[in-house]
Amino acid sequence: MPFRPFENQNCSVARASEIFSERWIMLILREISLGRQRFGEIKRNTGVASNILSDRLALLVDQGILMRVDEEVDGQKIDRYVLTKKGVDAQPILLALNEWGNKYAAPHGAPRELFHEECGQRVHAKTVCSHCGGDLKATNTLLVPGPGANDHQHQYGEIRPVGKDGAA
Amino acid sequence: MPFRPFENQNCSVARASEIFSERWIMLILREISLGRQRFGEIKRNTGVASNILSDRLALLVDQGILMRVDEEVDGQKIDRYVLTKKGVDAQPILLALNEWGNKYAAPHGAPRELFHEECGQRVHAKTVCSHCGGDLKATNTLLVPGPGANDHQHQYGEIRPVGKDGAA
DNA sequence: TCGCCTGGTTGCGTTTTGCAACCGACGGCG
DNA sequence: CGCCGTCGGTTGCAAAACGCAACCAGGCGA
Repeated sequence: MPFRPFENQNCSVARASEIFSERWIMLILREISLGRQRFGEIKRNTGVASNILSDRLALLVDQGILMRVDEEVDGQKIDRYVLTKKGVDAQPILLALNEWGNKYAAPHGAPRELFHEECGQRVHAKTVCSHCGGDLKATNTLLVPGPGANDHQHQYGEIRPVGKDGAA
Repeated sequence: MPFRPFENQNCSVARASEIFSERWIMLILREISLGRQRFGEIKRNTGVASNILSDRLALLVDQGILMRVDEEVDGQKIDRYVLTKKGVDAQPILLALNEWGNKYAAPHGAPRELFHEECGQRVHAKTVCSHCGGDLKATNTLLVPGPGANDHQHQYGEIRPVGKDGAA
């Protein structure tokens, strides 16, 4: 299992990237999120090689993101991989990738769109403030040292994410 | 530039993953988002090797996610890499990774938290419906074929992302 | 018993990675 | 001028990861 940590980085993006920034992981999670949860299905739909798929599923189970469920259906032994809560909580990452891809990498239109049952409409996923519900933009958002910050991060202090012009 | 496409996949997650699911890309974007925009800074803060960094920056510029800006500061020639709009629009991915990492991979507390100036509070990034503002959850959301769907996707029809129990 | 499907494992050649060393352009200093 | 440091890389090479193809075991139906 090639779980390669980013050493010496006290950073949640790095921690999450150790898992999610691997070539096949998000495609595997996409399949499972879409209900295609069996080894063969995932293999067919993603095109990943069996050895790699085997390896990645083991990694995701090991990390508590998936659970393996062995079932008996019509006398057939079936293995399914389902999301745990930790896996479900990764869906914002999937949605963010999907939104970006629909916007910038789908010249012939979105392959898949989000449909919100409460609205009854095709919608977009938006990233907002959990407190006031306002849009989170680079211009109104800071990253501040949290309870787990190290000395260097405390010293560096508040950081304003920067936008297009590189200045604010 | 090792940009390895996922062939035969009409999927925005796949398209986005071709770029963002690479070991160093998100860390590089993190640095640039945080205002550390020079080659040496990024190298120091991420620990990436020069050849890889050089390669990835070229890829990101090539993809229109970064712009290279050559400046003269105090008679010093300085190269900075700044986000384009396409790059700024990738910030939800970064925020989603940060949220997940803070929740599941920060046993000693969040290294960095989000501060929303309009609230004056430490907040979380939440993924919501662009139309009604309601939470987007696996249980109230469908993925439906969009204008760019292929025959197979049209045939497959609506898909309900599944949650923890794998059933709904 | 002979396939066939499922869910993998094994071998092996190719590609990518990461470390380290080197490099040219530029500036400052003596 | 000669030396040193910084910036932004390039080059070489060994090790690791990848991907294809072949194989395999267990269960089922015919």
